[in-house]
Formats: sequence, C-alpha cells, structure tokens
Amino acid sequence: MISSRHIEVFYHVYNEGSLTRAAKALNVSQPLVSKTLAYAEHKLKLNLFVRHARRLSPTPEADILFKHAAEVNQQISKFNNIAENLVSDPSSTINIGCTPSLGLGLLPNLLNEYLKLNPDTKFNIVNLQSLDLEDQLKELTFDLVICFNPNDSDLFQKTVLHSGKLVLISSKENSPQESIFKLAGIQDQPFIKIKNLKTNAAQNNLDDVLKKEGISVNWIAETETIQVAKAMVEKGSGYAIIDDFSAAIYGDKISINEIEPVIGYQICMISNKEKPLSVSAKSFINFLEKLSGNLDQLIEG
Amino acid sequence: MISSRHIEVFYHVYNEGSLTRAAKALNVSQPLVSKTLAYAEHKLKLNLFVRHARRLSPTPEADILFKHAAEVNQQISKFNNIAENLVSDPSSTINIGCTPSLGLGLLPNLLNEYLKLNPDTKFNIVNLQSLDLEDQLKELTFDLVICFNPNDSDLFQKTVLHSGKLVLISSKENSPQESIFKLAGIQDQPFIKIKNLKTNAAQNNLDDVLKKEGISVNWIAETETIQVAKAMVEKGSGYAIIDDFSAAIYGDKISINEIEPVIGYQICMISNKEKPLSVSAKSFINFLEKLSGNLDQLIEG
DNA sequence: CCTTAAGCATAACTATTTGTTATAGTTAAA
DNA sequence: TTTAACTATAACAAATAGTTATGCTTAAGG
Repeated sequence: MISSRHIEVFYHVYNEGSLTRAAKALNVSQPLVSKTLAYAEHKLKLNLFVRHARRLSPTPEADILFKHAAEVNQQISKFNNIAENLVSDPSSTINIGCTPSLGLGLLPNLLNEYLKLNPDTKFNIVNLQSLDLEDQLKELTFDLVICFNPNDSDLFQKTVLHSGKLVLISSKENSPQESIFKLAGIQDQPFIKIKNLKTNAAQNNLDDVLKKEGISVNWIAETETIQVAKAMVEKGSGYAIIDDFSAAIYGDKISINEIEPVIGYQICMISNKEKPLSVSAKSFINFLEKLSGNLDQLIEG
Repeated sequence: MISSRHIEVFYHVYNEGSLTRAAKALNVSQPLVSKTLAYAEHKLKLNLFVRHARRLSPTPEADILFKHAAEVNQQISKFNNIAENLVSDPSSTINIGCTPSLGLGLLPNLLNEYLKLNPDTKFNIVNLQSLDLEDQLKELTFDLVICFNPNDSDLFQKTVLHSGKLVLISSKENSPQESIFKLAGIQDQPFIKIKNLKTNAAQNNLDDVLKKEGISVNWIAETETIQVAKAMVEKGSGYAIIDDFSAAIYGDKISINEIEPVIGYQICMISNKEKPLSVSAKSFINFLEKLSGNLDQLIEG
C-alpha cells in the first residue's frame, strides 16, 4: 500500500515528464522525487518509468495508473478544501471550482496575474468534474466556477473567458505535412481518443463534428486524460485532438496543427446570481471580466 | 493539508465510534489513534469529535467530512489494488469487487469463514459503486462481484447470497412502541434520508414503496452513507431505514424494528461467464454458492 | 459509596519516512 | 570538447508514525 504522497509524486512526474520539473512543481528537491518514486516502484513491484539518459518515459502500467492517481489527488484536495471551507472566514478567501485540466493549465496563470495586483488575496481551489461543479455552485459552495461549455441556466451569471479551437497533436517525427490539417485525414492515422466527456466537455464538440461529417476514426487507444493522450502521442502511437490551451501548455515535445473545419469551444466563468459575494470575490470576478477574450497572452507567461 | 493516513484514521474513528475500536480496526495502538486524530484536528483547525468521558460524538463538521473521507479511502485502495492487479500472478489471488457498505460489513465475515478452511488464500478487494462494478466485471478486472440488486445481464452468472429486508433504526430513547413498525408512521417523525442510490441500491426499493403507498416523509437531513445516518439516529435526530445486515453490524447503540409492509432486497454474487477462472476463484465461488441463503449466521460471529 | 473496568490522554521513547545538500555520473547539444 | 540538463547516490537532519507504560475520568455493578 503506497500513500497519497507517493501517488502525488508519481502524478507530477508523469505530468511533467521529468524528475527535476516534478520537484519544482512539488516545491521539493530533485533527489527526494527520485527516491520517492523509486520507493513507490519498489512497493508496487512495478516499473513506472523507463530511465533513458536525459529522459523518462512512462511504462504502459504508468499510463493505466495515471488517471487513478489524478483521481486520488483530486479527492484528497477536495477533502482538504471542503474542510477548509468549513472553518475559514468566507469573506477573506475566494472559493473557486474548476475542472481538473483547467486547474492545471489556465487557473494558475490567472491567479498569478491577479496576485501581482492584489498580493494578499487567498484562494481556495477545488477541482471537480463539470457536473459536480454546477451542483456545488447551486449549493453556494463556490464563489465562482471556471469550466468548459457550461449549460445555460437562469440561476447562473455566465462570462465567456476564452473562445478557442481544438487542435491536432502529433509526434514531431510523424506530423502531418500541411500546416492546417483536414479533419477527414484522421481516418488514415491511428488515433488516440479521449473519453470521459465529463472532464472535458470540449471533446463533445469533436464527436458532433465527426458524426456530421461522416468521418470514422481508427482509434487504437482510449484514455480519460489529456496527459495520457499527450504521452502516447509523444511516443508516436498516433494523433490526438485536444484544446489549443492544453496543447500550448503541454506542447514542447509535440507538434501542433490547426484543424479544418474549425471546432470551437468556450472557457467560461459562472457564478450564482443569488450568492452574496465578498468584496474580494467581486474584485476577482471583475478582473476576469476585463480579461475576457484576451487570455491567450497568459499562456506565454 | 492532511494526508491519506489522517483521513484513514478519521474514517475509522467515525465508523467505530471509539478510539480504542478504531485502533483495533487499524491494527495500531490506541495512543497513536488519539495523537493522529488530534493532529488532524489541529491541522484542519476543526473539532471533529466532542470528547465525553467514555465516548466520542462526531461534530457536524465530521458528519459532513465523513463521506468524503470514505471516498478518499476508496480511491486510494482502488489505486493500490489496480496496481496490484497489474503485477500479481492472477492465479494465486482472488479479485473481488464489492460496494463499500458490503466491503465493510458482510465481506470480512465471508472471507474469515473461507480462510478458516483455506488459510493460504490471498484476496484482493476493491470497493466501488455498483455501476462501476458492472463495468469492471465486463472488463474482466474481477473474478467476482458482490453487490445489492444487480441488473440482469446475459454476460453475468448471478447467485443470490442473501434475501433481506429493510429495517427501521432509531435511538434507544425514542424508539417506536410497536415492535413491527407501520411504514406510514414515518410521516410523524423526523427522518434521515440516505441518498446516493449508486452506493446502496437497496434504498431504491424504499423509494418505490413510499411512492406506491403515497407516504410522504418529513426528512430533516440527507446523507450518502449508512454510517452518518446511524450517527444521526444515535444522536436522536430522527429515524432512518437501512438494510437489516448493516443494522445488525452497526447496531449496538441503536434500536431496530421490522417494517410493514416488508421491503426486500438481495445481495448477489455475479461473475463474468466468459472469464476463465483460477482454481482458487472457482473454489471460493463454490463456497459462496453453498452458503447462499444462510448468511445470517455469519453476522453473529 | 466504593470498586472495577472501559476508554481517552500524556509521557518517554524508537523506528521509519520525508526531507535536505553535496556530489558524481551520463549524455544531448553547442 | 565543453557545457548544461538530468538522474542517482551518499550522508545527514527533521518530522511522522509507531510503541509501551501509566494516570485520569466516569459509567456500571455490587
């Protein structure tokens, strides 16, 4: 039995693709990550990564375990956040719910920007699936929620933060010739499918377009997280289609192509109209509204 | 941020209602449980239990956090079990999936009985929601699954292990006069509702009967776990209705009444017809089939 | 009312885990 | 080549997780 800490380390190593970067993300030293991971592998009697000289590559076992590691992390931080909500002064902390992929990608950048202007702000972030998020917003647990394509509802105030499009990712060795990829072309290529629509509503739109255009995909693997899809693409297993935001963030070792026809998605902020907001929450929402539509610049940072 | 170990300790203390018994369940010393719990409370800045002389009673915060603690535990053991399945020799270990409430109540008794006869057997138990269970059985992750009222399917071989009925639980001070409780009587009493039908399909039948009989309940609290319902009943907050198995196991401090009309449920074992089973798995399934219908005697043990 | 037994807290430890810095070894790329 | 980026190991230090022994409180029984 390995503990939550080991799982957390494994998660970050998989996610970052390197011990050094995982150590940075976890705010600990690199040797500790090396040791902890080795210990976890020893305890599980599994090799999670193959060590190349300057690089780690996840084993098939790691690919399978990653999504469960993500769930464990989510669950534990959810527990702690709920506990914190039970105790903390609601006026001083801004409670934000968001989907796991945005919590990893977009949100840290947003908070950083805001903290430059308002250094004393405290945030409390809970990662949940989209459906859960809307429930919790109804129950007034959060001040605001950031997610993909939310359902419209009279209860909620909605602001579109970003309109993006889906892009094709492929390994550098095996990327398509044309810079704008024709969607029908994926019939000729092995494809990595991202299921679990709850986590990533953007995928919904893809399925709709594929059906409408009558394109059948030749999928060779199905996964629930963008990270695993990206890892497989990197190994050269096939193409995958993800949102441009995640591609930009995870995309140093892969090649990215725009797609025709364009498949759009939205990242929105929603808040409950009936919830009386604290001054700090109002200020943050105001900040986001001003930023709305210009989020691209944050990715570079 | 508290770790999985703290959450585990909190879970068991809540579940057992005492530090000493939690220590026994966790196979550690009582002082350790005392310290770990105190540490968790300190870290969370929350009082989880009010200390009376010979007894702990959970605070409202603990009632809220318990279900999340249960989810964390489930998630972590799921991770470890999946990892184990990736490595272990399938022929030597019997992989069982079951719902959380049965995993806590019935299954340990069953395994104990079986281990008396076959001391060398290794079990691997994963707690999941009913819907997940059937998916995993399809994917051949488990040798067998034990759950409430499963859906019929051609893929699965089903054996009824136990036919039971739902019972009323109440505090000793405030229990109904008549030994067989007329269901319509709950209109007059505050009621604790157990939602989350996924975990406890037995509750489905209750809702059906209530609707059919046109009985409206005056529910004052809604929870997702039997343990929280039991804790509230014990505090005298109201009545609740649970399966007789759980009542017998959790029921030393509460009073139990049969209900009229009788509301039945079944505990079943299902296995995938297509999965080639190991000798040990076959033997265990055989053992269960023989026991089928005579599970009551196990509760006393 | 006094004794007993059950149950929690504290003290005084030990063992294990988690963390650190310093440093050596490997190799892709300038 | 040299450099820079990464991982592994060694040698410690700090924090956690565990132990037994023991004292305090009180519900229950004689």
